[in-house]
Amino acid sequence: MRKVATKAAPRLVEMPEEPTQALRFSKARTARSSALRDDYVELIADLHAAHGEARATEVAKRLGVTHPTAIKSIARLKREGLATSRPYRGVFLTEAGQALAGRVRARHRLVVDLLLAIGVPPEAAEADAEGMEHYASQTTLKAFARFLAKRRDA
Amino acid sequence: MRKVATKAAPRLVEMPEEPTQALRFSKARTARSSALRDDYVELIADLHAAHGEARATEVAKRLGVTHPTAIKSIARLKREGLATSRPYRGVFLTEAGQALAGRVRARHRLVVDLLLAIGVPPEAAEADAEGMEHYASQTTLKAFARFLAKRRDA
DNA sequence: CGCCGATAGTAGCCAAGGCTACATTTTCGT
DNA sequence: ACGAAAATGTAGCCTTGGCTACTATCGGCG
Repeated sequence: MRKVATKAAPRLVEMPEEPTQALRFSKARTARSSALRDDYVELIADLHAAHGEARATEVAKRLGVTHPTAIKSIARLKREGLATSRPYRGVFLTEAGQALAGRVRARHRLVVDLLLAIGVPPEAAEADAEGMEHYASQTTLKAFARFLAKRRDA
Repeated sequence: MRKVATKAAPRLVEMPEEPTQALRFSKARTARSSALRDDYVELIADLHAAHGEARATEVAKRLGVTHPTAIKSIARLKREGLATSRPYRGVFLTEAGQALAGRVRARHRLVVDLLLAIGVPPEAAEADAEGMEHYASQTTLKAFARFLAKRRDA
């Protein structure tokens, strides 16, 4: 199934070695923590593109959380230098925030396109990509792009 | 200001409607909370298969967390009726736990196989699947299976 | 056959990300 | 132009999933 252990008699099933496995899980945990940040940044960028501004309450509604929750998360973005906000005047992305938003959006599109190419129905593709995109490594994204390019040629 | 018009004229970009989008994000959040549970259950099952037992400390090592963290999470599994444990004697899955483990393992394999079929290198496929699998809906998994079946025929 | 190291479990702290309840600004309709 | 409703922001609490530090048990060996 996976990889042969260097040592010691596995009884029934092969398992990855501990360090490898632990690393995978930690990576997944880290991704989990940046996922929210990515979602906020992407959404704020989208709202600016669509409406010319991004209000905390609108962000909250879109994310399906209460507005205090959104405000707290936006405060974290500000701490991290990704956004600024003026009270009662909306939220704005910094340079860094916009750059991140661009990357996130490209990744999202790529994952959705791949799912569609595989034959996932559009509604499910959009919904599932929302979660999956945060875990796709550069390597995987490149493979996705290659696959889609090949598809397009054919 | 926020409502441009009841329905009309997005300025630059189209966005999904609020309820749809909020639903997607909530679903992603829910998936996030079951992800950990799935990881534990799957790992405990694997350890039983490989070594005939699953000790809390071993689980901790594999997941890359400290053992108190693992014990706390295992306590949650017990609360949810997925596992039992006898002090100093290891952790055991209940019927429900084993059923869940089976489903999780099948899903994991399916996602990995799909990534491999797309051309993702094995190491990345394993690692990324660890995160992505938790967000693939039934619909998407079915599409994956169809895609792989078609592949195999050709 | 008892002691001590390794393994298991407990207590208590922290940050993140939810929520509700309350306070403050803005904006809009007379 | 002013007062009330809607929008925004703040405070404080809860749960989860981490951690470290401490306690308790087990089991092997001298």
